[in-house]
Amino acid sequence: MLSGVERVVLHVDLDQFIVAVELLRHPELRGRPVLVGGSGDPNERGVVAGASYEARERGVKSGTPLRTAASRCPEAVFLPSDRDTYLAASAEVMGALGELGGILEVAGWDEAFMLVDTEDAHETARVVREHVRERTALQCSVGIGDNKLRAKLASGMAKPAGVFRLDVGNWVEVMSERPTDALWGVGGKTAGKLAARGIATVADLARTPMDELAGEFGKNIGPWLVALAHGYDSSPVTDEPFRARSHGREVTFQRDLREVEPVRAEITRLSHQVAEDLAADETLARRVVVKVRDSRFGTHTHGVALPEPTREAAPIERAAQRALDRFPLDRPIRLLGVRAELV
DNA sequence: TCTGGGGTCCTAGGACCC
DNA sequence: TCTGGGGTCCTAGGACCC
Repeated sequence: MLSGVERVVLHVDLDQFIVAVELLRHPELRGRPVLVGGSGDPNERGVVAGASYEARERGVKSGTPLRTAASRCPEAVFLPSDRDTYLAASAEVMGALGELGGILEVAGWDEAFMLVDTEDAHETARVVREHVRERTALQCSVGIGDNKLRAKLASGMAKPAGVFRLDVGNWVEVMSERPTDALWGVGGKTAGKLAARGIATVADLARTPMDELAGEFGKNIGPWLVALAHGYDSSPVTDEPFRARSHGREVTFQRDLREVEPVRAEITRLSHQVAEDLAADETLARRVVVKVRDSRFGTHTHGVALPEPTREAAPIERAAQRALDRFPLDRPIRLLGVRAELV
C-alpha cells in the first residue's frame, strides 16, 4: 500500500499545565523554580499541585508536601493554587482541540484523547500541538497510539513539547524493562505487591499467567494487570458528555480540631457548599458520605441514604450530621469531608 | 515524605430474598 | 431444627489518577 488512512488515538497532554498558566501572567518567573499549591505559604499544610521543570530538577514534584518542597528548594517561588483560572485555561484548550475534528474525549483539566483518521499521524500530532500553542500560548505533548493506554503512555515519553508513537510494533522494545508502575493504573501499592512476587518489570508481568494474580488482586483486576503489561486496552474514545457520579468538598485544618462544636459547624459549611455544587449542575443527591481523617491520618467514611433525591442544603446537612454521629470522634480531627453521591 | 482536594472504579462482606 | 446455593443491593475501604 503506497498510502492509506489509518485510525489512531492521540493523547494530548499539556506541559506543566498549572505552572504554564501561571507563567502567562507572571512571565518574569520563566526559568525559575516555581511551585503552585495550597495557599502559597510553604509553612502551611498542603502539597505541590504544579511544579516547573526547574523545580522538578531539584527533586520536587506534584504531591510533595509544601514544607518538604521549601527545604529542598528554598529558592523556589511559591504561588497559591487558583482553580478557577486553571479551569478557564482548560476550557480554552479543549475548545481549541474541538475545532480540529475527530472524536474528542476530555480526560482532565490538562489532557484529552482524540480519535482521528489520518494519512500521517506524526504530522497530525504536530498540527494539534501548533494549534493549541497558537490559540492558548500553552505547550503540549502528543502521544500517538493504537489504543488509549498506549497513546497515554506515549505522551509522557513525548515531553516536553514533543510527539511520540507507541503501538503494537514497539511496545515490547519500549516498555519491557520499565518498572510495572510505569503502566497507567499501576501505582506504588500494586507495584510493591507485584515486586514481592518477583514481578519487577513490565516484561515480568506480561509473562505471568493471567489466573496467577486473581487470588491477590481479584478475579477481574488480576488478569487485567497482565493484559496491561501487553499494552491491551479496549476502552473506547468517547465524546459522550461527562456525567459526574459525585460531588464533594473537603478541608484539611491547619490545626487539628479537638472539640465537637467546630466539627459540627464545618459539616454544616461543607454541606452547604455541596448543595451549591449540586445546584450549579442541576444534579440530585441520593446519599451523603462524611469523611473523617484523624490526627494519626486514619481515614474513615460513613454514609446515610437520603429519604428522597434532593439538592436542598437542609436534608443534605441533616444526613451529614447523622453520618457524623457514627464516628467515635476519639482523636483530634485533621480533615473533614462531605460528599454527595448522585442519582 | 508529617502526607491537598477533586474525583473514579473495584472489591469484600453482610443483608436479604427466593 | 438445621441447612442448600445463587443473585442483588448496600456499605466501607482501598487503589489510582490529575
